[in-house]
Amino acid sequence: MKRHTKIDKLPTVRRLPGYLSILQKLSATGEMFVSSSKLAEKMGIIPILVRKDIELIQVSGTPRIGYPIKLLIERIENYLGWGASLDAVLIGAGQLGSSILANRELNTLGLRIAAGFDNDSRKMKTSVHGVPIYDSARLEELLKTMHIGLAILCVPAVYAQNVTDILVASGVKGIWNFTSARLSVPEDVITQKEDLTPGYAVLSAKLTRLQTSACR
Amino acid sequence: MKRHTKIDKLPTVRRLPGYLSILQKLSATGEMFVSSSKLAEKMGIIPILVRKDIELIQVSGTPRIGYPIKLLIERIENYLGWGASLDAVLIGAGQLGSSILANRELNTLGLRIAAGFDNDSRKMKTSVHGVPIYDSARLEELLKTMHIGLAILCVPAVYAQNVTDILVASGVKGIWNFTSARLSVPEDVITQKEDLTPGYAVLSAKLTRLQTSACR
DNA sequence: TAGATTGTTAATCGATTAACAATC
DNA sequence: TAGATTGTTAATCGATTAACAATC
Repeated sequence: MKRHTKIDKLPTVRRLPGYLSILQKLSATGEMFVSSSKLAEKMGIIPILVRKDIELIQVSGTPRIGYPIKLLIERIENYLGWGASLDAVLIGAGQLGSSILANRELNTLGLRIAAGFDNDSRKMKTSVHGVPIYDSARLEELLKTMHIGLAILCVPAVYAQNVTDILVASGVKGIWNFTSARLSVPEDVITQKEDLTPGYAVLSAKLTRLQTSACR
Repeated sequence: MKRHTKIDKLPTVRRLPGYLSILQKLSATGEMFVSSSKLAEKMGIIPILVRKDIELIQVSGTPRIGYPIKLLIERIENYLGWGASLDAVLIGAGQLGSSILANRELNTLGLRIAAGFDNDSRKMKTSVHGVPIYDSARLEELLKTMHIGLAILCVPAVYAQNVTDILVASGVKGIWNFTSARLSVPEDVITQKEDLTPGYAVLSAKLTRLQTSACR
């Protein structure tokens, strides 16, 4: 009875956007086919890993020729549900929220932010990067009129759970969490947490090791 | 002769900031010891994984009592080189750059941004979140006067390699790359790339699976 | 045909999980 | 002493890598 929203090839799925962006560029230059070794080189990985990844999206290639670019693009977009664009709302139009509104790359990946919400009166009724910003107090009311698949959460951590509860009650099934709060949600709601600290930790650890090893 | 800056317990290192933040909160409430099961619960993982992670930072605990919080904090900070704070510069004070300047969390983790650079004349000579912003043209000149361990790269992707070359020539050994460009650097320079698209792909894939599985 | 590239099957590697003895 | 928790050793699991046959 447990609803399993575990994805079973997580590392592969995480690489899909990288492939997609390379493929779109190749396609724009008129290329029709690409080999696993060429994709591998541009991704900074090895060819066999590319072939394994392509297995997931069920595209077959031709020996000596490679894989059909158009089909790879289509299957990746289909796998990720990026064929039709996804309507999203953004909650918290501060510095971080604004930088996401400004991010063109996410747009090209099928993300369309229909509205923003903020409780700073200076931001309300204005439009940031073409997206209208409404009063957070109207969140529940306006969500009812929109068909929203995803909420992007950029509020201060202390409000995160509170806003999440409203989103969940309004039927939002996906929450992209940019706050430091861990959210509790029903099992049929999917959350994805973004956090800079793991990457910063890896960078710091490497830098520390580099310095000490250079000292000998 | 190869200089290896590979970190061998990457998943563990990525979890260290999570532990650190929990431990600092516990320490602030006056707690002296914590068990692996308590840490595990707050991290959303299982206790044995916590004990394995603690192995890396070489803290030993006491049966029935747990691990000494102060020592855990000290060893994590030491492992990551976060004891002394790290001087950084930020290149590109646009929306994204400003949101990093505004991020208090990174400050508490030992990151101190000494200066920002931008070539938008409106931003120069002003101060964003207490950090002075200089003309990008003065990057090379000013880097010579500073002792910089890390550069945070938030410029448009097309300028990324160009700026990187300047940074490398100025002796910067760590680059935190928020652009979509893949950077080429000498082997003694460490880069860490941040990218929202893998997380977005995972979220999208799960949402797509959820919807289709709910339809039956 | 020759040779490059795919695709399959097996091996390796590392991370997570399990089992349980040691310890306070 | 009893029982909770650590720490060690082994098992499992999944991702990556290797080897090589199949194919165009």
